[in-house]
Amino acid sequence: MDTAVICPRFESAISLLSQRWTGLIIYQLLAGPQRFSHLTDVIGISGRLLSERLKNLEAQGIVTRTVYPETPVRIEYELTEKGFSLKPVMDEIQNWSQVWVDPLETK
Amino acid sequence: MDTAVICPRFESAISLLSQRWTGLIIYQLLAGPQRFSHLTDVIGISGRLLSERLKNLEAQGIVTRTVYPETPVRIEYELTEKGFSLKPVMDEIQNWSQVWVDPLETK
DNA sequence: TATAATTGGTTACATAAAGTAACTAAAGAA
DNA sequence: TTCTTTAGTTACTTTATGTAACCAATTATA
Repeated sequence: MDTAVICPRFESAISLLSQRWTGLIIYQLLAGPQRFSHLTDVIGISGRLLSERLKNLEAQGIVTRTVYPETPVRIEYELTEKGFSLKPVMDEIQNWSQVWVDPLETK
Repeated sequence: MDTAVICPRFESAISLLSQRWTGLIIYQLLAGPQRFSHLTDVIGISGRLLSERLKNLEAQGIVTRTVYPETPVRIEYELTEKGFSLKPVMDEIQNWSQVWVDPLETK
């Protein structure tokens, strides 16, 4: 009769980061607004999945999408305050990786 | 001709956390050594996946497995120093979740 | 007037990962 | 001998991801 459970908010947050690519997208957007094709190039994600992930992040209020009707069209993705406030999380992952990830094993 | 890339160590670290269940397992083990069946109960993961994840975490030096030949057998999983040093990451995820995750949407 | 070029996607299909539930090994207890 | 308990494994289904070709909008070019 053990009723111990994991905090639902924590679970929700970690399920966000547990989705493949999502962490990398947020990390990359910490550097500032970027367009779709730049994200595919830098992250190495396919258009199909990037599109899906960005829609998701937008729906969760983590990213905004802005259309600039130039030629050719320019669309920029940018973190919201909610998204940007994940920076401390990313910083700690960065710190840990510098100490514990063996660069020879990053294949 | 843009050679910008994401730090390979960061990428390696986030790919660890991007694997489903891995973050929750580490978070749960921060509370101390725990046995297999307790982890399945608390986390809500199947034996198949828990087994796979724990083998993986052991291979990466994040978790240790200790057999106590009692009756019935008791096997405990515990974080190594490398694993425990992910605590600041988990703490920041926790912080973020308290501020930004709407408890009504944690379904 | 076609034709091409560029961005930001979508579609269709193959492969890999995760979910589910039944099953097994070991070892002492009844 | 049969039962219980823990810690898994196996076989099978469903979901997620990878890959590559395709499309719409818009302006420049032949």
